[in-house]
Amino acid sequence: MKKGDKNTNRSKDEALAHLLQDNGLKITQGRISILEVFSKYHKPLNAEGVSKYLKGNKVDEATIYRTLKSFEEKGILRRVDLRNDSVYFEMNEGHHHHHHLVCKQCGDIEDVDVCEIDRLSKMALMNSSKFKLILDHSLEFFGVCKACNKG
Amino acid sequence: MKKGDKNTNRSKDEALAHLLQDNGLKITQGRISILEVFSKYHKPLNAEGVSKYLKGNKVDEATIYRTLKSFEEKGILRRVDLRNDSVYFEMNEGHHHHHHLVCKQCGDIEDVDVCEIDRLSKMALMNSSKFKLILDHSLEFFGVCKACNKG
DNA sequence: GATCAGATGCAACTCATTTGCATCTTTTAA
DNA sequence: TTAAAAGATGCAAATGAGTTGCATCTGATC
Repeated sequence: MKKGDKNTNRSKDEALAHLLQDNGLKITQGRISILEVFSKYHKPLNAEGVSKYLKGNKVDEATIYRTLKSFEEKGILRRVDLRNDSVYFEMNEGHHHHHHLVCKQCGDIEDVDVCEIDRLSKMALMNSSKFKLILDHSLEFFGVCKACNKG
Repeated sequence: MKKGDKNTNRSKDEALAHLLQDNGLKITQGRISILEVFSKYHKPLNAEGVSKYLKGNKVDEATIYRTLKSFEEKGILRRVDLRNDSVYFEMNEGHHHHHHLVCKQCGDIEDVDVCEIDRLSKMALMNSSKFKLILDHSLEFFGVCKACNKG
């Protein structure tokens, strides 16, 4: 472990604790551990996956499910539709779909809302007879990765 | 029932029968009935929904599940991800590529045509290090329909 | 029409997710 | 600082969508 990791971890946990607090959830070791997993692995996980990565910090299955649900309700996690048979979640970091523009000279970074999803949303609304408000969307692509495509 | 409906229904069923035949599936009353449901209601349905609409033409639950699965495998139905707890399907009418608006409150679903998906797919591929082939995608919008938005 | 692969219904089963409940921990308010 | 209240947890039992084994039936093929 590198020098400073301890402090880094502590401040990370403090941030996670605040996240809970800000959402009116009690700060418990289990919740922190679950948030750490999502924060560490940066990928969609289902309850089983969370459990697997919790390793030493075991949390009861029922608690994991309850936690994922409450995190989703609070907007801490967002549900991801991957055509799987179980429900996956990932950290919901503010803007759902965004990329970055980085300045080569000064290093300044700008977030950009992806792919014209906003415009697509507007188009969808314009085409709709029943809706006038879109809160959210899901856009997932399905294909074959290069590794699998070698065969 | 309007004049001509009988013939219309017969020819419709014949078309559905052909659909089965072309996909190497035996033509059975149950399968025709299930296809009729999808063809009539034009909206994503899960096994329960299909069962409900089958009314007189009851088909065993297990058969419905098996049928939905085989229809998906053959490309007759396509799976739709609506953040529901069960799996929804709709007719996969090649030409008519569309997505959905889903009301988060009442669950009502509206089809929307939103094109430019091809371009988004290309963008996604360009941004990907692991993929060079996208076969499919899902794009669904979640909001509140006008009816629910009155409150 | 006989034969056979495939389709169906039924009942039993699986497995992800949920729930009831007693116990424990965090938060709160004194 | 501490006691009470509110909320979180673990465990075990329950739920419910979806699956499977099996005997029976039906559509396709000859």
